[in-house]
Amino acid sequence: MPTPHYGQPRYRAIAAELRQRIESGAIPPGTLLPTEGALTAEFRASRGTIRQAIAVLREEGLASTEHGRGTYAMPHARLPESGKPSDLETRKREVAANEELASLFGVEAGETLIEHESITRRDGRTEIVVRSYRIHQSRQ
Amino acid sequence: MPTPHYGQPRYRAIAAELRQRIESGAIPPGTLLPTEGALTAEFRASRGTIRQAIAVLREEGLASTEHGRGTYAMPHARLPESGKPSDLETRKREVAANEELASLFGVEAGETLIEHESITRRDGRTEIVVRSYRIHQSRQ
DNA sequence: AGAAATTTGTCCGTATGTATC
DNA sequence: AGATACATACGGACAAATTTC
Repeated sequence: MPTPHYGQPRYRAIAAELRQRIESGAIPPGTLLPTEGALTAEFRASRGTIRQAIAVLREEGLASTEHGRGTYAMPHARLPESGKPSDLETRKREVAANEELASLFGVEAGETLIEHESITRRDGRTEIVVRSYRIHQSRQ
Repeated sequence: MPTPHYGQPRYRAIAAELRQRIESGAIPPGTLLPTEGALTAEFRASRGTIRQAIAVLREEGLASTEHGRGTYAMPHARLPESGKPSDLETRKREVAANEELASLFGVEAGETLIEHESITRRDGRTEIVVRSYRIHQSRQ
């Protein structure tokens, strides 16, 4: 097969498709992407090209790969969402920093942190729980 | 040639050598690195491996590549640059489920969970800590 | 505990496209 | 236009980590 990459190269097109699946919630944070072999079959691309596409997502922070295990979708900055994936539940609350978190943020233990939690359920079972922590006030 | 990468993989060893040349001044900032072809000959490695090595340097900010031109050595500012490069640190560990998590997953408290943690730092400060939890056993 | 299967990591060689000199 | 240099893509082989049986 020749190698015509007019406009967008193949690996970027594939990366765009996978990015869309992650950001749309089709592949929830914490779950595994299809294997390189599966993607090779689906997109009819070589493994090298698939790996290049996944590398793009890794650099964007949208995916994380583990040797022998697979590639996980990572929690992404969620924009204001009105329509939700039916099996995703989120909430926000304030928590007091324990020693470990306080040390990470460089604050006193007991300081208030903002916790965001998202719970993904599949077939009625809890599949993944994601929690993020930020400093309360922060200037950003 | 087979593919024995005991200890350090080939591309990382090559990256280390090139990094040393840049930081030592052997390849001054602003000048071009040897071409991929030349490096292929020098290190007796395939072009793909050479490109992998250069990619490492690019991610470190030590090199910058231009299509059709070559790869430039960049001034190595080792000091914390303001802003952009947010640093991401990740780890995985096994934790015992507390009451709350156990209840979410429908297991006994004390059950083993897999925790993924990623810490984003910007300007030397911890910006956000994300933790995901899932059951230890088999996957979806 | 150990073997087999699965999945990602590394490396090679080759061919062709695209940008720069 | 021609030469040079990086970009993209394919296919194959073996290594290493993880999971499954």
